[in-house]
Amino acid sequence: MDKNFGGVIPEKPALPAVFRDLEDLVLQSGWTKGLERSVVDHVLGSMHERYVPTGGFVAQSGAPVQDWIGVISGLAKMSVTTSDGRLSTLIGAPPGTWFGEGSLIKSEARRYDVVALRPTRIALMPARIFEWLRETSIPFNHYLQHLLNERLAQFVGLLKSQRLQGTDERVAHCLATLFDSPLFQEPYFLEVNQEEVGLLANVSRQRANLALKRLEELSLIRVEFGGLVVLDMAGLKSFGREPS
DNA sequence: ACATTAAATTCGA
DNA sequence: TCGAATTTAATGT
Repeated sequence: MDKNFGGVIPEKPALPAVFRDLEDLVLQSGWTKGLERSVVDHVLGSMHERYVPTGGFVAQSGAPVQDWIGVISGLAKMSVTTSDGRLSTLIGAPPGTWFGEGSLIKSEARRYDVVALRPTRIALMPARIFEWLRETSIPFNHYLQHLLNERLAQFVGLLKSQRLQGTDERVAHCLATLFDSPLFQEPYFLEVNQEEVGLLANVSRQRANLALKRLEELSLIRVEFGGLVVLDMAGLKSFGREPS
């Protein structure tokens, strides 16, 4: 039974754009730029896809690394657990993220837990194919350099915001770095509850709530039940550092 | 920590 | 299969 509220339709937030399947992800990823179509097809043929339910492991710390991993849809978090404590720092992996190349290059065991925050589909590229691309493709190597550089910048930025900015700024910064993907067009909904935001930004849930409301005041986001809508990603990114 | 509200699930017809 | 009742999860203060 649907009701008509005088033509006023409650607006549904747009869902984030997400990759359709493995092939869609690969074809749209930066590293296929400059690769021969035949090479891409060969690589595609070697890859497979895996579904990970909420709370499931995408990758486990200590496990041998067999694949380079890309996120097709859903959302995962990478967490580093300290040897003794349960204190873990978190990094988000939205669709389009590729990770694990560090351990692949050094051929060591995984150093992070990667856990699905919601039902997630991942793409797996076997280590041998990854190696083969590194050995034979300059464009692929250029992409890896770009990726590593980006990640370094992300870490530096994170460290900076943790050290010399207030809580609201940290929360804004975390949201921006974790969920900034060129695929996402504002406004888009993020299914992340306030407790998780707190974990990501290293603040209590209560404080995260205050920070989110503040960001809502500024029309950068809209707070909803069980998540939030990003209205202005650029604003989130620059929040807390006006002067150049 | 507590009160409130949204959503999900169960239950009875 | 519908909707009211109950339980669970998330929010706001």
